[in-house]
Amino acid sequence: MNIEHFLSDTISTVLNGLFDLTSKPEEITLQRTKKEFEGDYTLVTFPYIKAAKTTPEKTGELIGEAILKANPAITKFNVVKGFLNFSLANDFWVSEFKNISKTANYGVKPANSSGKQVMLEYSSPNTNKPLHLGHVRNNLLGYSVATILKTQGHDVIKVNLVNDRGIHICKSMLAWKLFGNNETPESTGLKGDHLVGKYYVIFDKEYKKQVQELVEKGNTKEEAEKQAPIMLQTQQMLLQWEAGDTEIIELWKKMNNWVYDGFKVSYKKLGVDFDKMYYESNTYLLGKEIVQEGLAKHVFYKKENNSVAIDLTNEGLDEKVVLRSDGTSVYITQDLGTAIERFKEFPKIGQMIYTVGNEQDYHFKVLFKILQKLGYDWANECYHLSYGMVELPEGKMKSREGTVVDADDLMDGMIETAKETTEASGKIVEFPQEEKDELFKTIGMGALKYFILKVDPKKKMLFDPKESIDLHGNTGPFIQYAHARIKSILRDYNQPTETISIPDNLQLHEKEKELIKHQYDFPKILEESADTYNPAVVANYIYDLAKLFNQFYNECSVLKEENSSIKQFRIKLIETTSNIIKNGMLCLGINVPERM
RNA sequence: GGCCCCGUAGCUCAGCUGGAUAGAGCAACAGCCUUCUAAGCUGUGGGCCAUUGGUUCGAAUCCAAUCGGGGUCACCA
Repeated sequence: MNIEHFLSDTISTVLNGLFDLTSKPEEITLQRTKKEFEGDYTLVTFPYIKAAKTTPEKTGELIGEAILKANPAITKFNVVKGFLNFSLANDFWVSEFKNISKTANYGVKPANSSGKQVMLEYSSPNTNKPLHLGHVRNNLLGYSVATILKTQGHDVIKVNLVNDRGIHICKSMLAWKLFGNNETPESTGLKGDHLVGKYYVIFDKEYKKQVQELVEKGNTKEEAEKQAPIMLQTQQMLLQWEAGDTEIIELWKKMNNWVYDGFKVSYKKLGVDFDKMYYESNTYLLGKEIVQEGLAKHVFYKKENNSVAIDLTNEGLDEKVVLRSDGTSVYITQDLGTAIERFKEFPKIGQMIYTVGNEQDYHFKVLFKILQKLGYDWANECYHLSYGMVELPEGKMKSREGTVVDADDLMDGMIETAKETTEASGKIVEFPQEEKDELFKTIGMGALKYFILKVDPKKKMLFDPKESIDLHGNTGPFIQYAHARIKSILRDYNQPTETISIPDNLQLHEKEKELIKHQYDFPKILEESADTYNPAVVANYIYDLAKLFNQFYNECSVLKEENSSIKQFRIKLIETTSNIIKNGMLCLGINVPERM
């Protein structure tokens, strides 16, 4: 039973009867009464004063009286200016709570129950450098949205499209060949992705040096950038790669494998995973037939120089080239091909989500528009999950200039901070070493993940590496701590909670009522979060719940309570609280420890 | 310059399908551990919600303009 529907039905009937209106229940907007006022739900009566032909106060009184008679669940009301606050019977909330507490996995729908299949692409790393903070946001966001969509009963296929070929990969390869002295992850003790990243930086240094030399010899900067020998060699290498040159391919495979070994470790630490991997080396030629198809359909046209393009000026976009004059593909060509390929491979997908930074907003607008024009009706189900950059106090991160926050360093640093703080608290001395290590990881990663996911994805966010992420206040560990506390109480309670039966006529404490009301919102929060692809909705909700619990904890002692039915009720109440906290945190990919 | 996104406490962020006195955390200050975990709780100070106009009974929220910040406008990816 949904309380809001129940109420708006009554209200709409009452309104229509009183003022000769034809309002429908779904048009009634009810809101939770603000904490400072008495009541559970509030109806704003301003919209009805015209029909009532009287003052807002009087209108409120009229509606209030009528509602009191019409719905026995409503016990009293009060009017403040144009706000009609009414209270629901105490046992109404108690019975709602009973439903919440006995619904297994409250708010989470059974797996695959919606029948909708969603493909979600995220991560999409390049194999020429290790992951950095920007990737971390991408990975956490993608994984979290996938999990939240699963709570709505969707069948989610998580995919990763690895950018494993191209000029930037050749840069690392060439630099290693020239200056690498046969270094390997084994010989250096470096993580594979870091080793390859090292040579990407070396390439850039050497390149800049060569450009500088050419400029000093009298070339313009532009000429120098084109003529630098190391750049020419790189381009040559890319051609050899495309021609399938055995030696180059072997080098490419060897170095990519180092990177994959490294990524594997980072992904595991991040707690993300994929159902299917795509590699651009396999997909980069896709899409050329589509261009021919589009030409035949007159969606595309050939330009004088033989390149193929589409005119999107009528859509407020520009002309976009989809095939170069030499017949090779551009970025969007393979994106077209890949999308079509995926829908062929998984005919049941009802939605395709791309988790990609907002610097590509325009690209995806164009991509979806072209798919639409080509007549693929699923183009309307494609969605660009766009997120803002992570900025440092000095501004944007740049891989080549070394102004990046490395993902592995960041994670290790967080775990180390968690370790120091946890050990300093002295609460875990008797924990077995294994549990300690696990706990440091859980807390450190929880702090990092929550820090990133609590902010609205579409907004850019600021990260200051000099100030380590907080462990107090609105943070992951705060929520984890609330959960651990509840678990601790439940352990001390020492009796099975399944058998607890709660009397209907229980008199609720103010904080208990707040907790129930907040719990009641959880399914709606999950839905909203899924609809908007915004994990921050869940994050901020869970924080509020944990905060409420802490206040409750401070005001009402649970185990010391004399009255046994109140005591049992409270046990049950905090148990559901911990379940919701756990479910919510899992949506964010954050684990919650049993004790800390 | 065209288009897109953002501007809320000193800092990091909520609130944005219009509603009551704009909320948290951090930082500062003052309290609370003989009581189920003080990673906690309570209190104080801190705001022309970028600016101006419009719509409305009512605007942080919607619309327009302006100013600031970012992104993007490749036969790069």
